[in-house]
Amino acid sequence: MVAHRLDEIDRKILAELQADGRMTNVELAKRVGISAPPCLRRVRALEDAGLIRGYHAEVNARELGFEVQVFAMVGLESQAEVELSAFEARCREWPLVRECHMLNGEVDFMLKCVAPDLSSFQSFLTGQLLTTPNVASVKTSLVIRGAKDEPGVPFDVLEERLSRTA
Amino acid sequence: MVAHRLDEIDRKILAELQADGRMTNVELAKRVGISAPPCLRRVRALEDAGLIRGYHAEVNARELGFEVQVFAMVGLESQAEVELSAFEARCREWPLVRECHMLNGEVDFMLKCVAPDLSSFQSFLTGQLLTTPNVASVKTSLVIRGAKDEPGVPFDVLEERLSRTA
DNA sequence: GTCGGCTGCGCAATAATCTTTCGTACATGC
DNA sequence: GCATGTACGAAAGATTATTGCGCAGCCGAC
Repeated sequence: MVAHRLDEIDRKILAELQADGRMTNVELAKRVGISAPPCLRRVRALEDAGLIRGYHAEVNARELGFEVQVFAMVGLESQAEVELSAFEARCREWPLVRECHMLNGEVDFMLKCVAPDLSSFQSFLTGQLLTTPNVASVKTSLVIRGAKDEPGVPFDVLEERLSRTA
Repeated sequence: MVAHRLDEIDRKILAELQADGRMTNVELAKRVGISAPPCLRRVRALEDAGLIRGYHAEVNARELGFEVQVFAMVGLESQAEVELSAFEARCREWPLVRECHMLNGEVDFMLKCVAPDLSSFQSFLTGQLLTTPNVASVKTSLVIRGAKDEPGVPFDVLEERLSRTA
């Protein structure tokens, strides 16, 4: 990890932009305690270094008509690398699958899916996921309600960790 | 859902801002085919309506020193509402827990966690999660690699769906 | 029909921000 | 001591955000 090459200002920038990605550069500069030009240079550098992958609006899926969220745990027949990659490629094609993570343990993949309603998801499940070659088992769990949803990184933990190292 | 009250321009705006949350308003206006002022008014309206919840920079967790990502499936002793809320509140306190979803089925909660390394996660697991009152069982799965990670909503599905309804 | 009233667009102007340029300060190494 | 590299901050011009205003289209009411 390259976190050591970042000073406190860089980490503050990342934390602020993670919390509010549309913050103006002048506001950001004010918050991290430097003037606008070097602040913008740092942001560009963080983007170029790949530490900032992009910026996204967080939309209200439920209000937009995606009322169903499902975790699907998928087991494959063969775990050969070719098969794993093939399944991942499929997941990237399916719009209802928003996340696909390869896991250790008995389950091979964890999928997070969204759908307009249960029947839409069912038809995806039976018509697409379950009919995919090499898929051995799928266990699904409906999300009843969400209690916390903050993708990203806890910068306070990072700060604490670095201060201990230093 | 209020998606019906949105016209095609609004949905395009949402799709564009989900893909690039820092797009300038003039660029956004150009892409959706209207001039800047009404475009900005629409964005503000979408924000006020809660359809846009916020904007966030997507950071590279691994490069920042969070090399471990874990799904934890938690079962509780009691599923009384008080207990469920209490557990959710705990999850909101724990910085390593980034997501907490209540599920149907045998598992009560699905947690997505990050940690700097395995031992950090282990100490969280044994020192915090497993010692929490009312926690009956925790099954964890390490993320080996990520194949897709696009939180949000597939707007192409939404469009298709609305065109069928209309 | 046509007369308000409503909604939403676009133009124009101003305010704010972004972005580049340039000069300076500080630390490092020779 | 002095060159060198790095990063800051002030200033200025370009771009963008934001507001105010006039206009067109689209209903209901009469």
